Amino acid sequence: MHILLIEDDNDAASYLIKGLKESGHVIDRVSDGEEGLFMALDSNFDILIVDRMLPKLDGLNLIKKVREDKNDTPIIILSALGEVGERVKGLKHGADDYLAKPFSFSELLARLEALNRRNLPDSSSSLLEVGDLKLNLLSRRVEREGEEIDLQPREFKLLEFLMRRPNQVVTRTMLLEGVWEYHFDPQTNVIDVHISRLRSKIDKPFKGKQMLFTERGAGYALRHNE
Amino acid sequence: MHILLIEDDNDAASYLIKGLKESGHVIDRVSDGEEGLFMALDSNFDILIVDRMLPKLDGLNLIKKVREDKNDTPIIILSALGEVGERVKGLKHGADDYLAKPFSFSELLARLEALNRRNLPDSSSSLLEVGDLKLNLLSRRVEREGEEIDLQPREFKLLEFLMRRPNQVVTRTMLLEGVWEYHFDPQTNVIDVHISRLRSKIDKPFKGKQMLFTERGAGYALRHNE
DNA sequence: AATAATAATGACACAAGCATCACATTTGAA
DNA sequence: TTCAAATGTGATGCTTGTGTCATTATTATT
Repeated sequence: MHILLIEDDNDAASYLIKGLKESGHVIDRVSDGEEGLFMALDSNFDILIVDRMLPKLDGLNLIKKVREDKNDTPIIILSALGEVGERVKGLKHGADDYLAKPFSFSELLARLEALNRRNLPDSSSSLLEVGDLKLNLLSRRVEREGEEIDLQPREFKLLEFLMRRPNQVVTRTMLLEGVWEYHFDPQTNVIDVHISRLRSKIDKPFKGKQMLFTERGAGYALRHNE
Repeated sequence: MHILLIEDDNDAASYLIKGLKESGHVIDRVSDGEEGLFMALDSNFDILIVDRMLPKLDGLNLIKKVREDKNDTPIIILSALGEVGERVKGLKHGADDYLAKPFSFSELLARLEALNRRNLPDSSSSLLEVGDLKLNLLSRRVEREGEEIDLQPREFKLLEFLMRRPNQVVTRTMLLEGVWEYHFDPQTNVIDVHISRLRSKIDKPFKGKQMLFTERGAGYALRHNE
């Protein structure tokens, strides 16, 4: 998932970023409300995590403004204030969930998943399926035709990215950003190499039905036609 | 944990019961509101899971009545109605959390844990089993293949944490929070060291079937597949 | 068919990530 | 206070994942 974290406290932010990255997400972080609003409206995030108290533009008002434009992006508020009144206020301003600090990481993750599942009806989120390929995000395991497949972390991320976009052509630039978090061209063939490795694991041993296709000049695509 | 489930739909109920039991909880279930109210007031449960729509006595009113007597027992409402208005209503009636169907199991578990942590810092079911590993929370004993294993307190906590999430990859951040109660990054290798020690006790002496796996770049996982 | 462009693959090296050891520090009981 | 047990720290060496590059294969264009 591509997450925007709007949090002014550096310690809290770096802690969250570390944990979210471990869980395989891509995070952008800004530290005040105005910048947050700008980013939220400018780019397309899967989810926003917003601190209640922020410099320049308060969390609740930020949400209200974001909602004028984007009604679909899930928003989670973080706050030290945990009382019912506060929670209700948050929800009324357009947040989708409210998390009182301190919270546990697995709690945050679960809510992220839940919210994301609601928006993208195609994925049950912790389990991705494309054709006879299955990828479980919780156990980090992949199988095809019931047989388990061992993937390296990067290969796993790559496959996850592709499986979230079945039958779509995914460009190299998209892969670099979404899988490698590079925002520039590394001028090497990293992608090609990893596609090759992935293919040797998910396609080669299962001859008869190729899934990972090359779109010459464009990128790659994971297909599963009937 | 000792949980009271008030849910009229048999399929949903048995699904929940199965999952909760696997996670080491003790469940009682009733299928209408009146019976639920009676049970809730009569016995001492750690938590109530209440369906929104119930025969005889509606979920919201049940909660209100329970709250007249028991202000401390955490309550989670389950409902097919996920809109903000509904959620607000639920919270206002005295629920502690609101979970819209469909939800993921890990989500429910995370919220149970979160709520329970808030109220009763340490009460839980008494026997966890994963594969041939058994961990008894009351006697604080651990055994594998019938052989008893001596663990230090921290190792015990660590193993408990892992056993509550079998086959899931548990990140370092989750471990720091759940086992050490650190909400920051200690910048040391505490976790690695303790995993190493734990492994030397629960895995090394039982060669042939490793259970505690390293997920490079992600964390660790306790597995017991065939 | 020839050639240029693009992609696939294999081998390797390096750094990141991890396991483990020995020691330091803390804790708690006597 | 003293001492032993438990936990945390930092140093070290090992493992393995990943990116690079060189080479080979494939495809498109003329």
